[in-house]
Amino acid sequence: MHRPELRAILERGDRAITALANAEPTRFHTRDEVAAQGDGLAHVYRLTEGWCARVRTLPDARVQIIALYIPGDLMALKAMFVAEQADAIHALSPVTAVAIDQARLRAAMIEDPDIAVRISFQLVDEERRLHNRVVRLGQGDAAERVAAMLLTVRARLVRAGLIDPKARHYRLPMTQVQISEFLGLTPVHVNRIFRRLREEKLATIGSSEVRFLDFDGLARLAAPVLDAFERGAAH
Amino acid sequence: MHRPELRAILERGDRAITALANAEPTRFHTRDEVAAQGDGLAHVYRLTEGWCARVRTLPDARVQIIALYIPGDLMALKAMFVAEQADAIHALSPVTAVAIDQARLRAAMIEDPDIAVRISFQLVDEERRLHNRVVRLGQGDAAERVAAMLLTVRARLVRAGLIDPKARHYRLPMTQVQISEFLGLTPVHVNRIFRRLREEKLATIGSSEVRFLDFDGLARLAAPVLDAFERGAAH
DNA sequence: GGTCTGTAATGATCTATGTGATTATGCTAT
DNA sequence: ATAGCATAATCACATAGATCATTACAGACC
Repeated sequence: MHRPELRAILERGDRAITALANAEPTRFHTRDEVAAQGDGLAHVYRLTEGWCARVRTLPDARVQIIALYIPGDLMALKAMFVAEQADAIHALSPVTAVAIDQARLRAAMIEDPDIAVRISFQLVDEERRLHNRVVRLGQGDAAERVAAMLLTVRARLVRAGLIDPKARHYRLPMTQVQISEFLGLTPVHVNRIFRRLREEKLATIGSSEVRFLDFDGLARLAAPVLDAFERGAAH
Repeated sequence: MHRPELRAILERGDRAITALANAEPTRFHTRDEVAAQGDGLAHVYRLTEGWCARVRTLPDARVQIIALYIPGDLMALKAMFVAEQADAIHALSPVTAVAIDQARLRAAMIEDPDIAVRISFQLVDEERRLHNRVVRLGQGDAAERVAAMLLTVRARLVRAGLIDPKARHYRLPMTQVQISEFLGLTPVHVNRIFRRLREEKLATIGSSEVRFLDFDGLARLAAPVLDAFERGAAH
């Protein structure tokens, strides 16, 4: 799928970015705020361990989880161009991240093309995921949203080399409430879909563990809202 | 909102990118496909006149408009890193766009930091809009989605210098069906919300023309799903 | 001038998803 | 060991928005 000649550049870019970190990696506990909504963002982060979520809390307390971050991701790149942050970033699990000063990264990007490419790549990849997310929230019903989430999170972990492609299960450190905030559904309804997946022997979700019972069946359920790449890369 | 020292770089980047175009600008008619879903994308486009939409058609014929593009936007930047395209790009009105070879742009990005910054900026800006879109589709009700769309499209046109900030109206070249595809609603329901806006004397939408009657009232309706920047920049 | 075809307007139902409320099931802490 | 609290599982009921069907209108084309 990706233009192949890029891999080497991306790895160099990653190393160069990590080298810019001004201090030791920072650790966060589950539920900590890595960055707060409304903060003037001074830093970009490279997530090295654990999961984070970009969370928007509306004035009337509705909550939407906009995106998930897994190890290897650059977070809050917006800080390079935009002074103010509309969302918070929360740790979903114990997290380790390196902070990089936004101005320093921006300067480095101008001098080191590997960094510029690495950053653009991250942005393009996030954009692809957001496009899919818009499709799912705009057109997908509850079951499609849930199934697509379970599958694409897995695909992402596989691609990042964090889980074995053959494994039929993975750890998802989110409560049902958080999953419902991610999917734009109520926790009750997410629970109903989970029950249905269990009853139809497609997958089980419990104690932060997703387990696939009938991978193809689940993929069939999600198929309408998977993009061509995901449909292929599913197994 | 934006880190101020950027403006000059962005303008230089824009000029440098336009200079890379390998031919005369291409023209498209309303409803033409600038790029087809599933195409291997060879080009990035800079839109100079008219409106385009990024459109995803699902296998069962559901349709989601993922994003809108207005003059000045770079379209299909994904082509630089990803060989295959999951969405089509349609002209919503007569369109003029310059095509830039993706490989050439990628090479130029590595040599000219202004181009790298311009591209990253476009990506970050699109990402911001997509984040808002996820919030609206995930949490906003029909009226909030409609009102937020009317306001943010206007804000975007103002920022691009395409309409007068004081004007109480603008041209929106979309049918109610297309608007419903953008908002993840049915055309019937969009029509109902339009009627409500008319009855409550907030705005009128007809013959491709959006007209604000009570700007603050509309902004109040949309407020929960506007980000801090948009809430401020509304007038 | 009339006939098509796309677009818009609106009413009458239906349904997927939300709301509210209750009970069960763990952890964590004392 | 027990109290307390977050999470999860379900039920009964409410509703926003979808679906189906009809009518009206406007521009394009003959």
